[in-house]
Formats: sequence, structure tokens, C-alpha cells
Amino acid sequence: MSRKASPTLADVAKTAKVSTATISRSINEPDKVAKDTRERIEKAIEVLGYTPNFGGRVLASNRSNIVGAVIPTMANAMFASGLQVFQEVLSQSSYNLLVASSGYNTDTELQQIKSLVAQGADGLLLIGSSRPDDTTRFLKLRNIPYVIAWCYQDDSSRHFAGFDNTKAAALIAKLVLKKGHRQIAMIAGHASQNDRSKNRIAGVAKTIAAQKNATLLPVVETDYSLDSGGDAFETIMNCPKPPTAIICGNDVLAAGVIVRARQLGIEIPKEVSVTGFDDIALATVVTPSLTTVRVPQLEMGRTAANLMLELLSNKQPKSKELQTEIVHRESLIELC
Amino acid sequence: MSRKASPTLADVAKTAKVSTATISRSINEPDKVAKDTRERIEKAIEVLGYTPNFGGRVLASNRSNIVGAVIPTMANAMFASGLQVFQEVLSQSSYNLLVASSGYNTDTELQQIKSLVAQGADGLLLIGSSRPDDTTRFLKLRNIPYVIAWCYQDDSSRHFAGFDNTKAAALIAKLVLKKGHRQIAMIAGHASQNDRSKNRIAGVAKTIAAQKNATLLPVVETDYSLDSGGDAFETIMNCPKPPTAIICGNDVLAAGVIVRARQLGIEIPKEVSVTGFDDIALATVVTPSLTTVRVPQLEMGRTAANLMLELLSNKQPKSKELQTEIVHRESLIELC
DNA sequence: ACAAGCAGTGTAAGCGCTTACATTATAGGA
DNA sequence: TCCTATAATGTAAGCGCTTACACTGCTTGT
Repeated sequence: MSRKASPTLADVAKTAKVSTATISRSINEPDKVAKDTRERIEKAIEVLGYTPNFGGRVLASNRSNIVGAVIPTMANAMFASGLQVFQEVLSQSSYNLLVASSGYNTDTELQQIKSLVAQGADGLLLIGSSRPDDTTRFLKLRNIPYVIAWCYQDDSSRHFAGFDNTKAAALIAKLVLKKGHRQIAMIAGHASQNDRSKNRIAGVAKTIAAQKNATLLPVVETDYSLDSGGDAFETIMNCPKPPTAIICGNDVLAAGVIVRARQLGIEIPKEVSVTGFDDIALATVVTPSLTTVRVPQLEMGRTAANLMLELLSNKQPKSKELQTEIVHRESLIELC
Repeated sequence: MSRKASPTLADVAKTAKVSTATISRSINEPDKVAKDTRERIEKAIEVLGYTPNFGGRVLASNRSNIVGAVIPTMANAMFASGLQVFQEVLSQSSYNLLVASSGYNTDTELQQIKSLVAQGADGLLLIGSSRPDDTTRFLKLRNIPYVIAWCYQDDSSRHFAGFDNTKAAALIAKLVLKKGHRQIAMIAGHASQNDRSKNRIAGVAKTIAAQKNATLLPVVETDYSLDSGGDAFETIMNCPKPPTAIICGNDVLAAGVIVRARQLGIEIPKEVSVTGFDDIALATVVTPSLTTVRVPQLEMGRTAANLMLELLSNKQPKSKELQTEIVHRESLIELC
């Protein structure tokens, strides 16, 4: 059941009557080989059905053409679609994508990073900027080029393709305040190992604190799932002084709130306004549709891929800050 | 900017005062090495910060511990969550996952398959069973172990982890008929390069043809997106004799129908019933919620991963047919 | 006409690891 | 006591590729 012994460079060399070096060149730097030699070689390759051996190539050249990505989860549409684009762009430069997921856990993340590096990844895509010292140290020690997506910081020693979560969250909070809401709640993802969530909470908290008379109820942190969103919603509505608006850390949570509200007979947005974050498909499908923050997922994937490619060709690319934008839909209304 | 010259086996050998062979063994088959030698080696590895070189390992052992997956797209929640589980399971056996997407195009698929194989993939995960001869030939020629997910066939020469799309589609069609619908439409994904879609159409068509008085309007094939679903819906409703029920090839299309219907002021399910397929989160969130076919995505991912692992350890695993199930929700009602 | 430059090719030395085989040490059985 | 089986380790031959360097035969400027 082992693979048929494949033809090697030496075989091709023999049939094309050139040296292995020339063939290697003809494959990797075609212009350095005379046209007719190249054609002869190509024919030989065709005839023998030759394909380069990966291990040999990696060993000799010390680069694998593999990029690794460690994302919290593929099950969230948001990362999935960004990753999709990331992969497409890399693929065009004949890089391949090795993916692993951390489940929002920094230990797992480190473990996966190590694994990807052991598997020869030339570079890594990571989500979010804050990670334990162990991880940072490993990255530095092994001198792995990496780009960080889904957030942005002014730190020229690292490479970002993302947006400012704090600022984006502050904007939506401002909008909520502008609509007259003063008693506000927030449901967010667990923040302890997740800087995006942490920053979104901070952005909202700061903005609300700056507004006289406005109160932010204790933030409920939970998993990113519809049910968790719903549960958090119930908790919040059972408060002695329930809010008139709930800011959610992402669209899944917000959708969960809306679904649960319907089940409980609470009218959204009439009784409570709700906002989301990310603008995934869910946001347009749910009734009422979600007022949310549009995150440029595809552009982020593309930008990250380009940063990666530049990094891998030893350029010193500049981080790119992308912009978010508020999408006005039905779930947030003026407080009467 | 090149990586620091990493320690090699030889370095470890020197500090641990054993041969490279022993070290290799101590890493790969620990029980074949005496306990104290092993401890000495482990200390040396620790001190030097040694990690095996991927290329060397692959070259010498001729296996990479990488599994490739070519899926239509990660942007669809369905594949993404299956893939997520697939990756998690592989990861536990220290395999890594290389992903590529075909965009539902068989040429791209072949290209990606080649690329993954060139990158040293030990095995492949593919979606769906029908592909051009070129692809089949390549797979056979290179003798790549692969497992097929998202469909099932009684063909012992290949390894399936999936379900019978025809049968599943027939079941939902039967349900629609049972609810009294006779004028039925279907919106499906483009079927020409997609056997799952083709089989779902076939299952529906066959079932309806078997029912006296029932008519299936011409099937509308389209992209898998909310908007396409909506557009198809409009087309269908402009027919001279619009249907009383629309069977959709997946939940995204069905959600698209429902959203568009609301915009057009058409009441679902009162005026038209709608069914989906897949049972992704969208199905529970949309109003009315979708009656749909639950596809065991997670189990499929897990099963596929286990098949893969067995295949890679030269066992001859048996394909596994998984079962789908109809989830009754609000979008399909009895015809009055 | 000749040195210099250059394009095209070949030679051969690794890259770091695994593993078949050889070697040595040790214990148990006759 | 000697022989043999077994466990533990070492030796060294590759695995298939890239690439520095060397070489050859032209073209070109002077």
C-alpha cells in the first residue's frame, strides 16, 4: 500500500540528458535556462510524471511554502470567511495553508503554534495581539515571521492587519447613547484570553462612563453561541433595573438575544434595543435585522495574506489599519 | 532575517554522548531506548532547545504527518464546522491539516489536490464523490489515500463518511407532499460540478414524480448565497402558476427566500411553505424558523478523521453511512 | 585580435533525519 | 562453563533536492 516509487530529479536528468541542477533551475528559475533545454526538460517531466519531492525540497532549501494559521475556531463564520480569502490569496503565490484552532484558549494556541512550526510552517497568521510570555518568547526564539489579524496596534515591531476594537466598540456605544439610551447592558465573549473581547468591553465602558446619567450594567461574559447569548439575555432582563439597550460583543450573541426574546415574548427593539458586532450573514437574516459593526473580514484576510507574502520575501511591510463601519438596521431604535 | 541556525540531531548527540540513531529512536520509539539514556537525551534536547527539522524528517521517513482537505468553501458554516472537528481529531494524533478550497469548481479542485500532494500531504479529505477522470486518474496514479465526506455510496473501493443525499432529499420531499402540497418548486445549488446538489435534485424529482397530481416546477439552480436564493424566489413567484411550497437545496438559499419574501410582503409559510437543508445556525434564527434536514456535520467530521487515521496506518477501514433527520420548525405547514 | 563579460550548464557538497545492519553487553539455559 | 537469545546502542548509507562554484563557449568593446 505504499506509494509507487516516484521518479526523481535524477531520472528526469537521465531522460532529458542534462544535470539535475539544470532541472532544478528550470523548475524554480525558468529564465535561467535556455529555451530548448527547458522544453526538453518539460517533456521529460511530462513523460515520467515527475513531481518534486516535498521533503527533499524543504530539506535543501529550508523553506516549505507552507503558512500556518491558528484561529480561535472555524465554526464562526467570521473567521472562516477571512481565512477563506487568506487561503485564496496565498494559493495564488503557491503557498499552502495549514490551519489549526485554539478554541479561544492560549495554551492550546501555543501548542498549535508549536505544532505548525514543527510541521515546517514558514510563517504564521495569528488572531489578536495579546498572548502569554511563553508564546511570545517561542515566537521570538524561533524567529518565525507572523502577522496578526483582527486587531490593530501601533507597534512597528509586529505586523497587523486589523482594526481597532476599542474604537469600533466605542462608536457603537456612542450611537446607542445618541439614541437616548442610558441604562445599557453588554454581553461579550469571555475576555480573559481574548483581547478583542476585552477591548470591545473597554471601548463600550469608556464611552458610557463619559456620558452623564448613563449606566453600564455589569458586563456578562459568555461563550460565543446562540444559546449563551439567550441565557445572558435572560440574566440581564431579570435585573431589578433592566436596560433599554444591550450591546453585544458579536452578532451570534445578538442573534441569540433576539431569538430568545421572541420566545419570551419580549419585543425587540420596542422593549429593548440590541446591537451586534461583525456583520455576518446572520445579522441580515434575523428579525429584526441587526444594527451592527461591519468588520472588513474579506479585506482583512486579503491584507493579512499580502503582509505575509511580503514578510516571507524579506520585505519589511507596514501594518495596515482597516476601518469598521456601523450598519444601521432594525434592532436599535430611538428611546421614546 | 533568516532563522537562527537551529541545533540538529548531531548537536544533541554530542551533548548527550550517544549516536544520532539512538536519539531518533528515543523520539520516535521511546520504549526501544534504555530509561537513563532516554533521560539524558531528553535533558540534552531541553538544554539545546532542539526541535526536529521537518524537511529532514519527511525526506528520510517519506511521510509528513500532514493531511490535506479540499472543500468547496470555508465560508459556508456547514463545511467550516465539519472541518473544525476534522482538524481537532487529527490534531490529537499529531497530524496537521492543510486546507484548500475549490469554489465548487472541479478544475480548481484538481489543481488544489495537486498542490496539497506536492506539499507532502499523506492523505486527503474530499467532498462529494463525482469528479472528472483527470482527477480520479491522478489520485490513483499517486496512490493517495483519501476519504470522501458529505455523501455516501456503496463502493468498497473508496472510503466514505457521509450520508445519502438522494434519500435525504426524497424524505423532505415526501414530507412536503404529505402536508398536501402538489405544486412544488425547488431551488438548488449549481449541479453540474456538484453531486450533492445533483442528488438532492434527483431525490426530490423522483419523489414528486411518483406522486399523482404533483408537479415540480423547473428547478432553479443558483449560487449558494442569500441574495441568489432571494432572486430565485422572485423568479419562481413570477411563474404563471406559483408553487405552494419551495424545497431549497440548502439553508442559506432557504433563508434567502424567507428574507426576500418578507421584503416583498409575501407571508411565509401562509402563502408559500419553504424547506431547507443542512440545519445550520441560520435555520433556527430566521423567522419563520426553517423546517430542514439535519446533516450530522460534526459527526461527519469526526468519522472522516477517524477513517483517515486508520487509512494512514494501513488499516482497511469501512465506510460509514450517517443518518440525516428532518427537523420540524415553522416554515412548512399543511396546505389548507 | 584579445580580454572581459555573460549566458548556459555541470559538479558535487551538503541539508537533517531514519533505519537496515552490525556490534556489544548481558542474562538465561544446557 | 559455554552458547545463544535479547536488549541497547552505534555505523553509515541514503532520502531528493538546492546551490555555490567551476567551467565552457560566445559575444562585445577596444
